[in-house]
Amino acid sequence: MVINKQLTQYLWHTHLKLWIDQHLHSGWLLQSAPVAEMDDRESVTDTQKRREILSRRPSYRKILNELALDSPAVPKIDEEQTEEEVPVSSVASVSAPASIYQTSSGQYSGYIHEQLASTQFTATGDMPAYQLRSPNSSLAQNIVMAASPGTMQSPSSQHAEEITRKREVRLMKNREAARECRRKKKEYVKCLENRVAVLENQNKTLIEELKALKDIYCHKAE
DNA sequence: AATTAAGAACGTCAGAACCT
DNA sequence: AGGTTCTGACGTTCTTAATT
Repeated sequence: MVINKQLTQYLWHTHLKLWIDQHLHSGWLLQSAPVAEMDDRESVTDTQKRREILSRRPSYRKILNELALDSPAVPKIDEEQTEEEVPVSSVASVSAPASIYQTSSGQYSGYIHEQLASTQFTATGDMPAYQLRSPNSSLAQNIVMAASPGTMQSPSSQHAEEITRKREVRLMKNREAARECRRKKKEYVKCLENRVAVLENQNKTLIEELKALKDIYCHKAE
């Protein structure tokens, strides 16, 4: 089982490297590098140009799914993956970050829940009420619509209400999507870090091997 | 204890990527 | 082609560790 896990990790890292190499040649990894060097004087057009460059970047979902296609051992991104299930290098020690919702003291931070609580919409007058239940519940479960059925409304106010409701749903979906996107990004970065750790370890081993062979060769030559 | 700076996580917007 | 999803950018809020 341990060997199988290591093999899986190795395949994962190998495919990741192949993908990185491929995209390094195609350009976007290098092109996105100057972004960090921006300063405050940057104009709007610069921002637009930067967006154009960055937009060539494929999604994390696509990257990881492409890898999964090449190697069935690599989990597809659609399959829910917990923090613990993310492949961690067995050779190098890469510290796994604490859970997002956990503080360093080990206590769950109230920050997230307070924010979610503040997102609740109370039913005022004719307005429908939307309520967020829990951070992990599905969207359908998140939305509790409590429109007051008995009230008579003009078509224009109904229309305005519909627009507002659609906007709230869209914002809620996007909020969830952003959260998920950040999670995937963290996962992706972790994979890259693991890859670095594995390569560093391989490099170290090869250097030692070379040194040993040199020693043998020198002794024979004497 | 109060202040501050750095870092993490968030929500929203805009636009690219993807799907049907 | 139009609708949906994903993600970079931006600004805000919160946490934490260091400093006063």
